[in-house]
Amino acid sequence: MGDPSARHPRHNKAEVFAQLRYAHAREVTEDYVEMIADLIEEEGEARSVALAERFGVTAATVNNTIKRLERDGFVTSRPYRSIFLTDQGKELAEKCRKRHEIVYNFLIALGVDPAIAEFDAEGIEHHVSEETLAAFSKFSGN
Amino acid sequence: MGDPSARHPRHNKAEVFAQLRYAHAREVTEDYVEMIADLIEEEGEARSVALAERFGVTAATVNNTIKRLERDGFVTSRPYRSIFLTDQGKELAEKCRKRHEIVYNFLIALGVDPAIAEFDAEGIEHHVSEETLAAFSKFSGN
DNA sequence: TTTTAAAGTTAGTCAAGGCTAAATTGATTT
DNA sequence: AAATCAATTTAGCCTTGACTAACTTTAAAA
Ligand SMILES: [Mn+2]
Ligand SMILES: [Mn+2]
Ligand SMILES: [Mn+2]
Ligand SMILES: [Mn+2]
Repeated sequence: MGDPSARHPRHNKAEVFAQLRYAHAREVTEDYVEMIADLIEEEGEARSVALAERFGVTAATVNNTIKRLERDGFVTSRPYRSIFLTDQGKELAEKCRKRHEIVYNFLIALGVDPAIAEFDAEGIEHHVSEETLAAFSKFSGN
Repeated sequence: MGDPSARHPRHNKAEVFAQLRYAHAREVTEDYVEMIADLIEEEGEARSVALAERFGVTAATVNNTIKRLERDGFVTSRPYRSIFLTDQGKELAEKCRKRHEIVYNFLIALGVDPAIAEFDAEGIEHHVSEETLAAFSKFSGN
């Protein structure tokens, strides 16, 4: 009866899911650098107590995450002092800030309620490709 | 100098992130029940070897996940046999299938390339509220 | 019917990202 | 200067979701 791929389509979904797993691994990193940049701008410095409050997690969790971000080159920190973004961290934060804004504005332009848009944008932002982001941007009239 | 919340806005982002963490905890479950339903429809049964191939993970990983889904009441399975959805699993699969389709069609309607839309929809689907989904649906003309 | 190959299971390991409880440090009051 | 309080760190625990390697079962071929 010939090639099985003739009977059943190839279904190379595996690559889609591999990319999805990669996106998930980056989500926390992206939200942290973005939040650290916000805190530095709004309050002059990023303290872990503020990160814990805004993310709704414990101080211990923030500590772990900051260590990982430091290991990965996104932040620097010294014990009992505030947290700083590296150049790499600043770059990622800026990229994420713009992307977040585009996604949020797009949802608003679509007619979604601002409170709902705030929730959904926080998740969607990590899963939009450059192409989709451009389409969002175009739709909301830049 | 008065109430600090007068100087700095309240920033109750914590709830947004709590919901985001919840969405993440459900993602694998949602993708599995959806894929199991697809396999049953396309191939008559859902075998773990097919799940492993489509998700691009090992057989051991599928086994772990199926045990969790069983524990949570979404599937039933017996050793060395294929996997079945419970009523609860079927219900979730159907909801996810529809949602996935709406997200995908919406991206296509927006002008996103089908291959890119396939990638992005796989991630975005887990982060769209009912309200946003309705807006997507309306935009693509149901 | 025996042998072999494919599918599935089990055991053990790891990292991420959460938690609590306890210890430590730094900053503010007294 | 000492005491206190808030912030931070550390230690230990848990679940999810990934892996490899080894084993068992089932199905297919010889
Ligand atoms: Mn996600
Ligand atoms: Mn986010
Ligand atoms: Mn998905
Ligand atoms: Mn899906």
